[in-house]
Amino acid sequence: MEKEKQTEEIIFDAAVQVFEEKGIDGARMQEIADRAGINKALLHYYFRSKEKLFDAVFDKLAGVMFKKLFSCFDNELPFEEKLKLFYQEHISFLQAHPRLPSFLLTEINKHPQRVAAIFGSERIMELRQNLFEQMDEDIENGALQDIDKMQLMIDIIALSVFPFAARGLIEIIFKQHDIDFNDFVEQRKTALPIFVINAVKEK
Amino acid sequence: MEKEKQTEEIIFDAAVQVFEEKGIDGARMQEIADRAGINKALLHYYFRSKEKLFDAVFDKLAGVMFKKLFSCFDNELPFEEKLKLFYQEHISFLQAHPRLPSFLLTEINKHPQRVAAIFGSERIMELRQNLFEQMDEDIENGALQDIDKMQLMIDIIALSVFPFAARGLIEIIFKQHDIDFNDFVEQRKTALPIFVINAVKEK
DNA sequence: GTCTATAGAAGGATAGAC
DNA sequence: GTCTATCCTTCTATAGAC
Repeated sequence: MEKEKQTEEIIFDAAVQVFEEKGIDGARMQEIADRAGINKALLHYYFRSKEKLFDAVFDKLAGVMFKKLFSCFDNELPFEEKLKLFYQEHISFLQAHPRLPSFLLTEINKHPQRVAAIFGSERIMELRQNLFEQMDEDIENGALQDIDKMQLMIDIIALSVFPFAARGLIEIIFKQHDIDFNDFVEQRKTALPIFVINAVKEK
Repeated sequence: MEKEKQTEEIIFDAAVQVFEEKGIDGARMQEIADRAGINKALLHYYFRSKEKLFDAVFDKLAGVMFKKLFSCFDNELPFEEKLKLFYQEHISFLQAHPRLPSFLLTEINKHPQRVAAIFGSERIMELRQNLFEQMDEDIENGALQDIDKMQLMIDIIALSVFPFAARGLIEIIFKQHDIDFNDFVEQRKTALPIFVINAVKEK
């Protein structure tokens, strides 16, 4: 029914908020119900248990995050341009979903098999392979030093994701220096591609 | 008494393990008691409540982490040497305390005031100021580009800490590529200083 | 200081009316 | 499909014996 779909979505969205903020252990079904404007019984009617509701939320968010991560790299631009586009798009994405990194990094241990499934999916495997092949080309044509591709991939992602994963901490430090978090990450959209390119381009 | 001190330490160490692994919400007093080889009542005898026990653990671990972080930079070496020493020492520290980053990043939101106190402490303020002054010198004497010092500080830390914060996720990906996490971070001790220096040194 | 036993509260889940 | 009322388990915390 129309009504059914709507309620389910409202509940799901409320659950996303609460789980992102509190994690599965800290989240309360009562709070999710309150935020959705319904009662606890209805949560169970739609999702059966807290565990299953969490699973649904986790799968959705993990899928969104990882697809975005790799698709930002999915183009035929030369390495330097690819990097510029990546940080632009990826940091914009993180600005729109600032709690996603710490949520996923915290809860991922409870779902190793689910995450493995995502990374083993056709689409993600393909994107990752594309990325690595393009790096190989860039190494061959001399745009890139002959460095460890996995190390570089982690370096690149660390630089965009870490500030969001550590946001709570960073904001405390920034307050003491009168720095605004949003300004800070906004700057990184253009600063990081330069940083990384200097680090790895062939001299 | 001798006995008293000993028991308190045993409980504390057990609490460190369980809180690091499960977080405050996921941790159970029963599990801490079991791991300490005593019963629940004794936990409350020594620490009064779960909350207070957690506070003690959190303060200790946060102190250890942040003091180590800044003290690794506390020397008069030129920038390049400082970086080499930092990554060597800091990654070794993280290898010895692999769960620390994700524990702190997750729980930090529940203790903003406590964390602010640590970062406002004399010792930490002093270490941080030293670090920034040394960066200024390196910029003046031309060893370093004239870049944003806060940005650079976050870049440097992101590169060492992120792999540990994201360890659960990274190990899943590495399994698909037959890469060993420990080998991976070991390599970073020497690779990261080069990476960062290339990124920021004056041409 | 350490234990057993239990109180008391919280939270996930379900029954049953509408 | 949605609500109220309530069950039942789990967990923190304490009382009281040794």
